[in-house]
Amino acid sequence: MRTALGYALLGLLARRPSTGYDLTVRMHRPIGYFWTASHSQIYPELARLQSAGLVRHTVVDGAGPRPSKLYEITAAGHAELREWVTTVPEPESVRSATMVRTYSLWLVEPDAAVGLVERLREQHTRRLADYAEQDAGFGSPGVAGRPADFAAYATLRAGMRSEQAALEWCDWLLGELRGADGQASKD
Amino acid sequence: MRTALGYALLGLLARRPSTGYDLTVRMHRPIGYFWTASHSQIYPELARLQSAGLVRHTVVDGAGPRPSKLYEITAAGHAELREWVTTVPEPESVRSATMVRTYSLWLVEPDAAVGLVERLREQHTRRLADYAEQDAGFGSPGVAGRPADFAAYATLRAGMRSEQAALEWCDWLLGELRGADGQASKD
DNA sequence: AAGTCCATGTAAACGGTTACATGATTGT
DNA sequence: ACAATCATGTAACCGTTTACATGGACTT
Repeated sequence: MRTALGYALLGLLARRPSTGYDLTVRMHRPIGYFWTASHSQIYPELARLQSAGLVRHTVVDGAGPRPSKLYEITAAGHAELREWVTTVPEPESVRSATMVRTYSLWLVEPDAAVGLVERLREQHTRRLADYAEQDAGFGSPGVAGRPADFAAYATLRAGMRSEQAALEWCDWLLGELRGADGQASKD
Repeated sequence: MRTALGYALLGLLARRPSTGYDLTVRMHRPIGYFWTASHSQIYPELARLQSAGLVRHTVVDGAGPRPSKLYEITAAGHAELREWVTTVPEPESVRSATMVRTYSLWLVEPDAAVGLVERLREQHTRRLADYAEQDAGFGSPGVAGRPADFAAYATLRAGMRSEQAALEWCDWLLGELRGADGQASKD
């Protein structure tokens, strides 16, 4: 078993062959909206995948100055990716600095707390709008559509659900805080 | 500005003084359900916080063999924590290996995909039940209750919302996959 | 006798981010 | 001239995880 990054790259290459640069572009916007990586991580990982026989490359004369390497997934790569995909993962530990903030939110004035949550709400609204836009572009492919498209769509759905949940939480918390604020200013 | 771990520790010490060991226990179950750390990270961080004047310790004769250090937050620590809490954070980048899996889910048979999502669903159900139990123990303190309790309760609410969202997503995906499975087996 | 709890630390390895390094082509 | 795009790599740093290290008191 290797790292999530390795499987993310295999997942991209399973859709179509790419250069390291192309993979960098594709992974800068999160793959499936839930993983990012930059080129300094991608190039060494491609080398590792290759020495494990999961990808291979052919040198092509691209638009760049140096010859570029077009990577494609091998049969072994396909097999290992397929196997990993259905192994049941350990429950993921969620990390959120925002929740660390929330845990200490009682230390500040309700007004300041409201200000913070309002801005968090804006962030989630913006991201949800961004997702909704891509959703519209997708045209909601059912499982009937191209399988790879449906899989990407499923991750988009997950992103939208989680942003909606975050928005609902912001609204709930704002209601609680504003109630307290109102009471406090009447005291 | 320091790391989230530093603020997490300050957030715990703002509630009550603790030894490093006690903080390790408190942070093994995630603080606010959204951050964990182990002792090997906590002891050095406490030393760093102390050299920055944000915490101080008194040596006490505890139950252990070696003298233990009881840490408490300083006025400066309180001030820095309060300031950090309301600084608006950069939008957090979400990382989820499960979504990397989902992105490549089209490579496996619908049956295998269903099996995976069913087990994911179980994990989320279990975690939600765990949260619900703690929710019952909390007795849902409004903002009227003790402020520190309300803040912890707010993070619990966020955890419950996000688990509910994950469950809904699992159910949606199972519906889609089972529909396709049924079609496929009729082909 | 063995295991758990209290209690504190260090060291090695690993993954991710940021910065350093190079350079040709195309468009403003 | 200047910036952006294509194109590949290395190095330094930082946070997290896992393992190493020690050892007294109490319970089974």
